[in-house]
Amino acid sequence: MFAEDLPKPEHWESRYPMRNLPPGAIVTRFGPSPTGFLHTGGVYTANVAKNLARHSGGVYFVRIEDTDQAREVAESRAQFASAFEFFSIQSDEDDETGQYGPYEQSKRSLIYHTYARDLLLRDQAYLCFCTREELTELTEKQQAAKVGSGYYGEWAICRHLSSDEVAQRLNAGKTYTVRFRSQGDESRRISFEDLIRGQIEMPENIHDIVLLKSSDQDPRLPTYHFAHAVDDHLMRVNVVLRGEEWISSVPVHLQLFKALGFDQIPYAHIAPLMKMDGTSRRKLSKRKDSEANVEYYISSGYPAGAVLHYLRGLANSRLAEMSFEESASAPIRLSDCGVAGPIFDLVKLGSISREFIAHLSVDEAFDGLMTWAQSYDPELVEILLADKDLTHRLLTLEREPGAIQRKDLAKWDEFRSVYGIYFASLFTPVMDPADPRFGKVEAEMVRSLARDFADGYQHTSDKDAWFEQIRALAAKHGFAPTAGVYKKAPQDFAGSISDVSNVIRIILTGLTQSPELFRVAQVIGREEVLRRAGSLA
RNA sequence: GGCGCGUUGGUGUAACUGGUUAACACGCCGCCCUCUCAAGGCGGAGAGCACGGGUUCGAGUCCCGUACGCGCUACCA
Repeated sequence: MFAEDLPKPEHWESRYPMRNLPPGAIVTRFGPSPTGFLHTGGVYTANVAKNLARHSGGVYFVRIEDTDQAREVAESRAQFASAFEFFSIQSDEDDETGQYGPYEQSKRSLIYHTYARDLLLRDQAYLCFCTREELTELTEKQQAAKVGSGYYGEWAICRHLSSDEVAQRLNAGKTYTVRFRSQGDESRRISFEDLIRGQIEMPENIHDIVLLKSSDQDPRLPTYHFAHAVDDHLMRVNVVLRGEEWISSVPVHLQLFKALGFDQIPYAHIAPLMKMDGTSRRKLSKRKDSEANVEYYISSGYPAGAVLHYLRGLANSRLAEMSFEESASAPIRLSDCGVAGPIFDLVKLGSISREFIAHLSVDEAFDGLMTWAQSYDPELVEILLADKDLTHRLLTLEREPGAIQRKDLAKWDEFRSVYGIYFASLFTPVMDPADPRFGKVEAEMVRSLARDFADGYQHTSDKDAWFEQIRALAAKHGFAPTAGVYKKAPQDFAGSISDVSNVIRIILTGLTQSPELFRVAQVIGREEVLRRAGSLA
């Protein structure tokens, strides 16, 4: 049933000694299961876990929870690795550097077997030969009888098997699982203190849950519950941070710890990220919401720092009010975590991200953009490098002391649409004076404005002098010199100076909304200004 | 069905162990600035704390019930 040389519990106990850490140091773990992409909620929780360890002088590690061989997705591990790096939630320990590995549950089967055998020997567990069909049948019977479903008490057929009956089935080659023999009594209640929610009280568990899955699989793996008890104990975790969906299982876990002779580990059940759906809220869903997949942020180019800042603020609102630098180094407190799931809002993330990109230095912005583009827009890399000077200039302009922060870039994939106008190769000149973008200004007027603008064009770096040209242009064609003047007597003018500005704007940028024209001209340079104006003149 | 968790303006939160007209940020609206859009400055609307009881001199804050949402009730995690 088990390997001849299967170690005893004492072996593992001494192999994984208590960690030598300063008092108060917190050891946390993040346990993603490789059944698909990494969930945003995972990054959220892992971030809190790592923060707790960091600020207490403790340890944070990642343990891959791959005990469900059937649902495993091959690419998961690779995606996890790159996502962990992107969001700075890499493990402090791994199979090479850590003393508490292996860090993948599928490689720890011997350890689980040790403890399963130990429970079996002490009659705290038993073999169950029920097939899936029999279990389904059992559930149906229980529903018909209107009693709680599950494998427990008198309904737990194999719990009451004699040793002869067990031997007989074993000899017949029947497959089996190892089940926990629950000593629970439904009428008794247990209570525990959750680090986030305080005291929680619940009835004892009576279910004989499965500890080790079916014997027809190799390696034979544990269920989450059993692995949690064994691993978190042996890996010397001292705060179990996990999603609130586990609260209901705490009675099972507490029983397991007791049966195994382990000390209880404090729990912190964190509320899941929610999504506003119409007027109601629901859990951020892998199936319905693209933003539930961390790949979304990476591929569209949100800076990790912005996403992490948002996530931190969701966990502890105190941090949301801080600057990026402050919040990045501030401790997250479990007691400050909300008990209701926070709404994850892309609009809010967008505004944080705009703020974040705007506050980046020129070099940081350039690096961030290039790093993203190398993976997701190689063509843009070429364009940026071909005109590195221009790229640098326009990133600088936005960040010069005294410059006005535009904050119109939330993620790098917006670069083309926001900054594309500055690159000759990305800009399509407007050729038709009757183009709808010119709005109510007549084609003839558009043409003469373009011509006159190009004719006397002075490429000065003095902002007022530069714009004076537009004023002169407006005056020459009968437009009001300021919007205010036009407002007072619209009948006296062909239009407002804003109409003239907009014509020039469209000629220079092709856009109806743009940064101020002076700046556009400065960035693209004299030649390009004339080239663009020339296409219509 | 059972068990558990939750519910403060549109959103996220705050309000020390119950004690003045429930605070802050974002969003929204308006004004100013202004060549457009942003940004920025100024001002404004918006919750009486899911609902109903109770305890108390006094309750988002304690107790009970109801509603609604969410989770668990798998050899998924």
